[in-house]
Amino acid sequence: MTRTYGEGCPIALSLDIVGERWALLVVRELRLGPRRYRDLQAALPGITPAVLSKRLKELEEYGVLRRRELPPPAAARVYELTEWGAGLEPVFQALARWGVRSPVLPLTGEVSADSVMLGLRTFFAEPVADWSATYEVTLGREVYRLRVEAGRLTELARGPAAAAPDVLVRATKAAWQAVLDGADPLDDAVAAGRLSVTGDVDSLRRLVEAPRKIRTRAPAG
Amino acid sequence: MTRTYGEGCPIALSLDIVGERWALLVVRELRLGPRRYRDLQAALPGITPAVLSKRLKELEEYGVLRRRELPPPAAARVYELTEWGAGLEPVFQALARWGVRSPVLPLTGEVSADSVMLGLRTFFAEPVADWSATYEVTLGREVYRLRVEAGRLTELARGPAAAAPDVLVRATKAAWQAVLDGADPLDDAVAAGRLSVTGDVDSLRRLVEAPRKIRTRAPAG
DNA sequence: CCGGATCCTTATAGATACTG
DNA sequence: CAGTATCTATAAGGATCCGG
Repeated sequence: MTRTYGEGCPIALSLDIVGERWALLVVRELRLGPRRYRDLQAALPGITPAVLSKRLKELEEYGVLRRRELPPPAAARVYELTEWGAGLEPVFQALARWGVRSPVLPLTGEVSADSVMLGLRTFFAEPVADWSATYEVTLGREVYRLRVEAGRLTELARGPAAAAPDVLVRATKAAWQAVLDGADPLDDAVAAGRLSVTGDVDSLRRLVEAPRKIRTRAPAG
Repeated sequence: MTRTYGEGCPIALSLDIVGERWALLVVRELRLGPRRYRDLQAALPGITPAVLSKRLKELEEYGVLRRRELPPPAAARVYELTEWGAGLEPVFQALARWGVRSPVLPLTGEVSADSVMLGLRTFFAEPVADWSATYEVTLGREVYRLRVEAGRLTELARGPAAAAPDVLVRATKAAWQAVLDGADPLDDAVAAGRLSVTGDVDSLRRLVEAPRKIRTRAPAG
């Protein structure tokens, strides 16, 4: 931390730690679990290896993430958030909820599969209706498992569901995103085969409609 | 926005807008109301005029703040948050609550009077005990008014209380901060004259003790 | 004075190539 | 695979100056 705000304000302190370019996006990529160097590079289009290395080193020093060597046969080096680093979750939620209401800038560009799924957690924070179900969502090669209990999202993780889920979805990332955004009605997407659904479609409907109400846009000015 | 992340993720979008150096601290200084260029410069030690001008221009373009000319006799140019810009409040709360738990970096340096008072709002978000009172706090030349209703902080603004408040406090910024941090017990500070209190000391005690419980530190690692 | 703009220097990020 | 090394482009830091 050569360039520092050096204030006694906790906000300035946070920005000294995660306020540098790319830092918060590196952390974002670790929200759903450990990642390898090249996964991070792939998920952060435009970051250069030198900057990624530097950020990983700094964030490790500050205690936001740690480096861990997986034992053989995996034998990979991964980065994962510390407990304190995982505490940035409310910051991500707040930033996402604010950014989505931007009156001037559009929301265009690529989104990682992780981010699409995390959008669900961000905009579906409060219980909406009382239902419970387990889900497994496959987007390309990425698989996620979800659990809703009493209308509350209690689990969102990478990897397949442990037991047979109530609903099994397979789609492209774009198709899934279109349904979540409300651009593509669920029934249309299923009928046209853009979403392949096995199990209880009503539970899926509840899931994709849950986050909808938050996503409104602020007036300009 | 020359350097942009250009992602479809709302977090990346937010960072394109307020992620540049100094941007969020400029916004922070406007949380309690309009400020002049000069005030911002004074509140942001280390910022250069060129950078401040650039940030103000960008933040105005994005719709985070607006420039306004006060009519005579004030005849000053001030910057104030738009409604959307004020929507960054949850981001500040999340950052402050996270930063204060930093396991490695200490919290040292100067803090503006605004920030000290806003810390009260950040760490006293939920009702703690059931009481109501009005306050007027004078720190050096800065005066603030506060209102607690049913154990909830419902008003925090610059300027004196409209009607006679239940409690009137006068202190230096440092002395007030020491009491809020718990480093200086309220009774000691009052007895020694570091805090000059007029009115109901018990209501003041409730106020300064309300935010205490949040401020714990996370374990390192 | 206030509200900046200008000029020069230094630090950080982007681009590309390369190595243990 | 997981980074370094090198070079260039940009942005921030520091000081000074200018117009209303």
